[in-house]
Amino acid sequence: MGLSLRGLFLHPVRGRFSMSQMRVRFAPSPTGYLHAGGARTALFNWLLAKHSGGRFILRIEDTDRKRSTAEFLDAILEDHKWLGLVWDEGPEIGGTLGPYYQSERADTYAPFIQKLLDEGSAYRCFCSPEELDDRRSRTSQNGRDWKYDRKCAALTKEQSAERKAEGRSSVVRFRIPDGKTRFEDMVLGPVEVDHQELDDLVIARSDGTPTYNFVVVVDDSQMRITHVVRGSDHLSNTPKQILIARALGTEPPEFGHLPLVFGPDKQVLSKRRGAVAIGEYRRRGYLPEALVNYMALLGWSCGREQEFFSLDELVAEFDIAKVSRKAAAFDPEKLVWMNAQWIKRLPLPERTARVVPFLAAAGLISNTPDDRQLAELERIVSLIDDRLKTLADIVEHASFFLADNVTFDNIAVDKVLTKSDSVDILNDLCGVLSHAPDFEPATIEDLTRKLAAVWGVGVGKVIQPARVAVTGRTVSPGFFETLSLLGRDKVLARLKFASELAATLTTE
RNA sequence: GGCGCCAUCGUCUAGUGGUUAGGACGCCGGCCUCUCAAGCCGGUAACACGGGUUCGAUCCCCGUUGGCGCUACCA
Repeated sequence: MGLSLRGLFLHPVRGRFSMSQMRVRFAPSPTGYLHAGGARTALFNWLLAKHSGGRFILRIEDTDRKRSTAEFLDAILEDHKWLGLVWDEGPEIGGTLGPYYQSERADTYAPFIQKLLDEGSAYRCFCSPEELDDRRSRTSQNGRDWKYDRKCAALTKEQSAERKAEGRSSVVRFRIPDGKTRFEDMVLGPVEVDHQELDDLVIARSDGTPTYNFVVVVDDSQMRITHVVRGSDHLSNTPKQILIARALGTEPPEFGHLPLVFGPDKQVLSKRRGAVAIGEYRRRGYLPEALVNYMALLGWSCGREQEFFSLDELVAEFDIAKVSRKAAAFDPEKLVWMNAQWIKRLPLPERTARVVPFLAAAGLISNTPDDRQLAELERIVSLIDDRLKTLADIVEHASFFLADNVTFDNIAVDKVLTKSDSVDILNDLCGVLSHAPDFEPATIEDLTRKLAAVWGVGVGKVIQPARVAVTGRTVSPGFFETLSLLGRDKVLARLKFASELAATLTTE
C-alpha cells in the first residue's frame, strides 16, 4: 500500500520555464558491455546536464532478468567512473528519487495502468498472440504494414470484466487518440507524427508486467527527468511516450535524438555485432581523456577548429543544438592518433604512473614499484618519449630495459646480425666501450662515431647491429641514450652475447 | 511494403545565396636523422543526381537515388 501511494505520485507540472535545474538521465540495461555508441550517449547526457549545472542520473534498466547480469552491471558502472562520467544519483550512491534499479520499481506501475484503464485511456485486449499472427498475415501479403485492428477497443467495461472473470488472459493496450503529436527535438528540430501511424501499443503484458514504453514514462516522471537524450532509434517511441505521459497527467520531458554511431564497416555499433567494449579500450591502453575527446567529436563540433578538449572544456562548450543530425562512423585510426596525442601531453610522472599497470601485467615490474624503481622507470619512459600510441605499447618499448635477457626479434636478427662484418663490429664496439672513461651518452656517441670512422662507414653501420644486440630490435629510442641508461655491464654482456650469436649465423 | 531520419574529401567535420569550399585522421612525397616515432613543409581527395527559385546556388524548395532507423506481450 505504501508503495502504491508513493507510486501514484507523479509530477503533473514540470514547469519548463521554472528555475529548477535540469535533470538528465542515462538508462543502460546490463545486458551487455558499454560500447562507444552507448558511451557517447552517456557522455552527451552528462555534458548536457553539467553544462547547465544540472544533475546526471544513472538508472539501470534491468527488468530483463534473463539477459541482465551483475558482471555487465559492474562493467558499466566502472566504465562510467573511468570515463569521468560521475553520476549524481543512481547505483551505489542512491538519491532521493530512487530506487534507481528498475527491477526494484516493479510495484510502482500497476496503479498507473489501472488509472489509464479506469479513465478509458487504455483497455484490455483478449486477442491471443496466435489470433494476432493470423490476422496480421491475412491483412497484408508480407504482414509488415499491420497495425492492431482495435478489435478489443470497442469492448465495454462490462464485457471486458466478464471475459476477465472467465479467466481469459489479456494484455492492456494504450488507446492512441486521434490527431497529431508534435515536439521540438533538441537535435532534430520540430518533429510531427500523425497518430494514424501509431497503433495501440501493449503497456502491460498478460502476466501483468508493464512494457518499456510505459515504464520509461513513469520512471522519468517520478525521477523528475527534464531532458531525455537517446539514440535516434528511439525516435518512433517518443510520440507514444508523450501521449502516455499526457494521459497520466504529467508533462513529458524535452527530447533529443542522437544520430547513431556506425563502425568502420558502416554498420550500426551494437552489442550483438560485437562492438568494442569500453573496458576493452582501457585494457588496450587507451586514455579515458582520449576516448572522451574522440567520442565528443563524433557528431558534435564547437564550430571552431579546436580538436582537443578536456572534459572540463567540453562541459563549458557543449551545446546539444550543435550536434549533427548525420550518423557518424567510428574511426579507430583517428582514435589511436588522438590517444597518442593525449599520451604526449601527459606530464612525465603521470605518464609513468599510467604505464605501470601494463608493465606489471607483463610481469616486467611489480604492481607497486618503490621510489627507486619508479625513478628508473621514469627515465625509461622519458627516453621512449612520444613513441607510445597506447599505454600498452610500453611493453614492447621497455621490455629490453627491464628484462634480464634480450628477446630477439627474428626478423631483426636475420636482417642485421647475419651480415658478414657484424661479428667484428660488435667485438670492436664492445672493446671500445669497455674502456670508456664514463658511460654518458656523449662519450658513447664519440666512441661510436670514431669506430665508424675507423671502419670507414657511416655510424648507422655500427649502430644497427649494436642496436639489435642490445635491444633485440631494429627500432629503439636514441642509441647512445639507450646504452647509457642500460649501463655498461648489461651493454657489454649483450654485445658479447650477440657477437657469439652472430658468429654462428654468419656463413662466410 | 509503410512511416521516419539523413546526405560536403575514404573517415570525422567547418562553412556561405557570390569562398582558390577550410581543418583533422589516413595516404603519398620531402626535411630532420643512428633506427622508429614525434615534429615541420608540401601533396592527394568532397558539395550524390535531376528539376525548380534566383542575376547567381554546395547553401532555399521539390523530386530521385542511396544509407540508416522503427515497424514485438525486447529494451
